[in-house]
This record gives sequence, C-alpha cells and structure tokens, in this order.
Amino acid sequence: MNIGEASKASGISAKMIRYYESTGLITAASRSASGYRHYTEDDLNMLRFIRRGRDLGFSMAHIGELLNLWRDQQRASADVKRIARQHIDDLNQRIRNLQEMVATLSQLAQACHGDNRPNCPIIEALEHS
Amino acid sequence: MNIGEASKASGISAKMIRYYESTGLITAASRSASGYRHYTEDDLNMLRFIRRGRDLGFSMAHIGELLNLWRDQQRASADVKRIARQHIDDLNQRIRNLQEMVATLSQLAQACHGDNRPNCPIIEALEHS
DNA sequence: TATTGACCTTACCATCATGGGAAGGTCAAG
DNA sequence: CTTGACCTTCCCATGATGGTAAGGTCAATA
Repeated sequence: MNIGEASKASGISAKMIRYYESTGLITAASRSASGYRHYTEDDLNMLRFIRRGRDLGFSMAHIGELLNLWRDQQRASADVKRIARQHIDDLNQRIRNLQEMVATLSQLAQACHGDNRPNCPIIEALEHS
Repeated sequence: MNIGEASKASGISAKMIRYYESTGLITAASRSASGYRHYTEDDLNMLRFIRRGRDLGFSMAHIGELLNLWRDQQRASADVKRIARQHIDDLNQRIRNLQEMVATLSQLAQACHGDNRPNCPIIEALEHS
C-alpha cells in the first residue's frame, strides 16, 4: 500500500512516517518504479507499534530502544521493564511539577476577586513572591 | 547593571533576556556608548515577573498578556483571573493525560516479570492493544 | 486520448523556549 | 600593555510536528 493508506491505517501522518525514515527510526520503505513508498502489513505493524508508544508518551529515543527489543527474540524482559519504569518516573516527576503549579495558581485565583477593580493577588505574586 | 548581573539577579539567562527583547516581550534595554545593554531596578523587577510566570508554567504569550495587565493600573482583576483559570484548566488537562499514561504503564510494568526471558506484556501491548 | 483530481515526491520554513558556539569588541585590573 | 572576564551579533540545534510549494504519477472519466 502507498504512504497515504499506511498513514490512515496506522494513525501516523505521512509527514511523520517520512520523518521517522529520515532519522533512521524505521528502515527505508521499498519503492515502486516511480519512487512511491510501499508498505507491507509488517511495516504497518511497526508503525502501529510506534504510535502506541507515542500515545504512552515515550520519546523517540525510547521508542527506538523498544523497537530494537521488539525485534530481538532473545530480549530480556528486564530491559523492557527498565525503560518503562524510567519513563514512569519521568512522567510522575512532570506530574508533580504541574500539580505544584496548579496548587499555587488555584490558591491565588481563589483569592482574586475577579471583578473590575485592579487589585489582584495573582499579579502581586508575580511581582514579588 | 550589565546583562550578566541582570541575568544572575533575575534567574533568566542572558541569552533569554536578549531573546525576550528580540520578540518584543520586553522593551529594548538602554545601551551604553559601546553598545552594552543596561538594566535598572525596574527592568529587573520585570525580568523577575517573567521568571515567576515561567515557573508557574505560563506560555510566553500568556506572560505577555500578564505583563500588559501588570503595567495597566486600570486593569480588571477579572482579566487576570481569566488567564490564570484558563492556564489551570490547561495544566489539569495535561496532568490527566500524563496520569492516564502512568496508569497504563504501571499496570503493564507490574505484570512484566523483568527477568532474562523475552516474554513481556509491555511489548505485547505495543504490538496490539 | 486527453484531462482532471487525488495522490505522491523532495525541499524548505515555522513552531516554542532554550542552549551552544564562533568571531570580534569592551572594560577593568594588574 | 596585556590579560581575562565580560559583552555584542549571527548562525545552528533541539523534538516532534505541521505547512506549503513545485513538480511527478496514476487511475478514472469525458
């Protein structure tokens, strides 16, 4: 199938499929006589694998590692688990950061009258915290 | 004071101070005869205002709006509150997304033996979910 | 058969906020 | 007068994605 169909079937834009190829994340697709990329069912499975990894927030670098492990029938599941755990830790750190921001901002917003007057604890907090 | 001192005092890199100037977020600093940027205490307060906004996760666009409101003595606190609330909603949405990823990944990681064998529910989930 | 419209190709530019580095000018202390 | 710390502008890179432009291909239809 051509790249458009592969894009629809995998949920990855044609643009990104070409980009993944250019960065070496995926091997170059075979080409028709006229230069059109051609994708097999196996290629499609790989693209879906990538999309699911992205949906779980893995970076391209991590997805590259996971793809290698996927292809390696002799892999140790410990290696996969290590990458996943590392990613979970990273996600949790980001969540904590965001939650701290929300906590601070919520307090300030609650204390703000939100009317026509200029006095505002949010602005004050930004002025000197 | 010069840009290096302003950078240390505000916690914003000299690089970013120049960038903020180039994008119009802040007005161009005055210059010495030899072209060095010069910063007053007022400038410093503005830079600190920006850094605190960044610490709270506001985008540059939002910080621009907040700066305008800060300078506007006739501002309505409702405008500030609206921006803050909007940002809180955005942060909460991002938190929910990340939490969903963590939930899925944690389940998978827990089910993964993490040993020398290749069988791995994480890889399986990426294969076909 | 000629045209049309949907598809494909590459190549370049933009995002957002930030850092790195090069090439060169300025300043103050020794 | 030299040295080292600072400053200037300019260009490039990031990560993952989208946009657009200029041009080639393909299949169906008039």
